[in-house]
Formats: sequence, structure tokens, C-alpha cells
Amino acid sequence: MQAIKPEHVTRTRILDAAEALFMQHGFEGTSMRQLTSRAGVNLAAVNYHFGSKDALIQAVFRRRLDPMNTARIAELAKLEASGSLSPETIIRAFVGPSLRLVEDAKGGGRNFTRLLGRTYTEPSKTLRALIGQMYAPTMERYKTALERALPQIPKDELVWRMHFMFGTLAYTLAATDTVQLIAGCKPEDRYDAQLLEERLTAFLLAGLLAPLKTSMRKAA
Amino acid sequence: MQAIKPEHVTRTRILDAAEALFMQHGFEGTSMRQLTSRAGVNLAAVNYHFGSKDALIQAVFRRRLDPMNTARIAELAKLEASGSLSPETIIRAFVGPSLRLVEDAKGGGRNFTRLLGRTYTEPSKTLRALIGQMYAPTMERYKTALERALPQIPKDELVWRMHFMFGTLAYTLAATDTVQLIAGCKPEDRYDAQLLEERLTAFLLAGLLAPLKTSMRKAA
DNA sequence: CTAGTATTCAAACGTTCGTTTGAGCCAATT
DNA sequence: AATTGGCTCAAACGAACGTTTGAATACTAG
Repeated sequence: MQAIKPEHVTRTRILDAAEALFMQHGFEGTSMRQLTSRAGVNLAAVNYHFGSKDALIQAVFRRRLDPMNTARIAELAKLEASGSLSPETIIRAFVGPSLRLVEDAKGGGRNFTRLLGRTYTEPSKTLRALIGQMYAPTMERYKTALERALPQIPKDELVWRMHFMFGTLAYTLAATDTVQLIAGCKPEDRYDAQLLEERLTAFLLAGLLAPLKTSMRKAA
Repeated sequence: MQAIKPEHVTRTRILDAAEALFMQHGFEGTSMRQLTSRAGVNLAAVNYHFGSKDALIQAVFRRRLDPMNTARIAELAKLEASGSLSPETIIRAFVGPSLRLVEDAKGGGRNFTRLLGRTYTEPSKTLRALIGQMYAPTMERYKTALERALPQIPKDELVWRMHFMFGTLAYTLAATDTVQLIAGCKPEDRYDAQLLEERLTAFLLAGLLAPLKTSMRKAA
């Protein structure tokens, strides 16, 4: 019962293949035959181990999202404990766990960040609900932390700025092509994660701290 | 020959239905039978008028993207003519045409913005290439305009900031749910396009003007 | 070694997919 | 009135889809 020796090689192979193929062709664009063939397992293995294709999709997200949000909350808690809560440190605590996944090209984390960034805008209602509820506690924590760190920003304005921040991060993780498009096709330096974090943090910090127009102030 | 009387009602009905369904269920998730049924046309009509499902997808994008990019370039040219080129006016010229589509809920423009925002991160190689080449001239124009308006920003840093800007816009258009998630489920005010433009512009302008860290300066 | 459970496998299930076909319709042209 | 050509239609095509099945195999426990 519950052989812990190979630690479910088949499950892992399926999850890895699914992650890569979902990123490349989307959920509906990836067939079970492609998927199991790439994973090197039998066609029926997915239904045996996960129950259905939909359940597999959810499992793919759970495997990465749970640790990532845990890390985000842990970093925030560490900041609160050390008393060094500033807008910049909060931003870094938020984007850090995502960008660290980007660096994990071998482990497939890179694949997942692209899949995740793309899924924010795509998924079925059920999947979007799942992701939403996985993010909800994290969002709540960061919202209150930012409200305290930025008391001069009206709350509903801050909601939108967090939305913008979230979007910038999601898009940056997902769409690597636009950079080349803007730069005029120069995919040389690829992803220097450290430099990217600096650039992203500077951009987001400035955006969060942006001066208020009069039209925004009254709506507080 | 070329009856111009009904102006190809069938084609338009197909494009409208496709726009809505692609946004809702994705390209692969939308079947020709759903699509033609919703459009109120025969199943074979798509293949007759467009040739294939793929060709239809491209037509959906051409119909909206061409005018939008034309508008973007026109607004930029108008700014250059009147000599009022500032970072803020450039941003407004860029995001304006997109947000104006958002307001067009009746005409289906709203559907398209969500479809577009989602497609940046999803599409097949061929579709991504098509969109890329449709955007290329616009990107080039705005890139040089911003380089002139922001001479203090190193060029490769500016490329990334444009990337961030593009991402924020794309995500804002596509993912309406995150706002509710952050706000704690409060979909009351929906989209006030004017207020949204102010908020977005303030955020993006501050991000583009963000102070440079030393690590960014050396890489110029 | 044996019993029993967990996993893998090839084959087939019924359904739905995008596309094609050829007959039929309706207006404009000659 | 006859003919043409753009367009619509119901029906069918083969292919691919997600899932199920029941036998074969691998592994563990008694």
C-alpha cells in the first residue's frame, strides 16, 4: 500500500509533460495522446492517476501554486517580523517567488510561469475560480500590507494599482516575444532574472507611488 | 458581381459570433457548430466565406487590429504636428484607442479587447507572428517617440519599460476578475472608461519615469 | 511461494471535431 | 423565359477526441 519508493514517477512525468504542452498549445489544444506520448506513459494513465483531463489541469496548478503562495506569505511575514515593511520590500516579496520560478528552467518552473501568466486571462470558469481561491489569502495579506505602507493612496485606487501590478507581472512572465518585437527582434540576452527583478521592481514601485490626480482623490 | 447591398451580412454575423465565442472559450474550445449556430448561419458558411477556421481567426483580428493601429499612429502623428509630444501624451495616444474599444460594448469592441489581451500570451506561432507583424510599425513609431521624449532612460531599459506598459494594458483589458479578487468581490462600478484611463495613465507614466538604479545604468 | 493489490497495457467505446459535397435557392443578366 | 453565378442548405466524410474496459504485469505482504 502506497509505495513510496519511486514516489509516483508516472504522476510526475505526466505533470511535467502536461505543464510543457499546456503552455505550448493550451488546454484544449493538447490531446491526451500527445500528452501521454510525451510523458512516456500509457494513454490510460492520466485517467487512472488523476481521474480526468480536467482534474489533471487542476493538479498541474496545485503543484506549483501552493508552494508559491506559501512562499509569498512567508516572505511577507518575515518582513513584518523584522519591521522592514516598505513599499519596495513588499513588491519584492510579491514578485520574488514568481521570478525564482523563471530561473528554474530545468525543473520546469519556467514552463509553469508562462502557463500561469497565460491562464489568468483564459481559463474556464471552474479553473479561474480555483486559481482565484488559491490566490485569495495571499491577495488579502498583500492588500492590507500595502494599505499600511501607502496610507496616502485611496483604497479603491490602490486596488487598481495592485491590479496593474499583477498584470505587469503576469504578462512579463508569459509573453517573452513582445520584448523582441519592441527591441526589433534581438533575443540575445534572454532572461537575466536578477536584472529583470530590478527593472520590474523599479517600474512597479514608481507606478504604485504615482502622484494622484484630482479626479482620483474624490472617489476615495 | 460583388453585391454591395447587404454588405455581406453573413460574414459580419460570423465575425461577431466568433469574436464573442473565441473570447469566452478560446479558439480550440469553440466549435464550428457552436459558432455557426450562434451566428444563425449554416455550418458550411465559415468554410465558404473564409476558407477555414484558421483563416476566420485571422480575419477576426484583422478587422479590429488594423483600425486600432491606424488610430494609434494617427494620434501620434497629430501630437508630433502640434508639437505637444510629452511622455504623458504619448501614453494617452497609445492606450486611448484600446480603451475606446472597451467602451464599445454594443459593437463588440469590448469582446475584442478581452480576446486580444488574452491572445498575446496564448496563440499559435502563426497567429502570434501575424499579430506581431501587424503591431511592428506601431511599435517602431512609439519606440522612437518615447526615446526622444525620455532621453535620460537607456534604450534597453526603455524597451523593458515599454514591455511592462504593454503588459499592463493587455492584462487590464483582458482580466476583469482580478480587480474583484483584490477588492474582495465587488463588481459594482464595472468599467468607467474615463476614470480607468486616468488611473492607467498615471500608473504607466510613473513607471516609465521611474528613477534608475545603478545596476541599470551601466547596461546602457 | 502465494494471495492480493497497485499499476500498466492494447484495444475499443461513443462522440464530436473541421471540412467537403452536391443539390437547391434567389437575384440579376441576356 | 432561360441562364448564370453567388450563396445557402442538409447530409455525410474521415479523423481525432476523452474515456472505459478487462486482461496482463509488477510489486508487496503474509
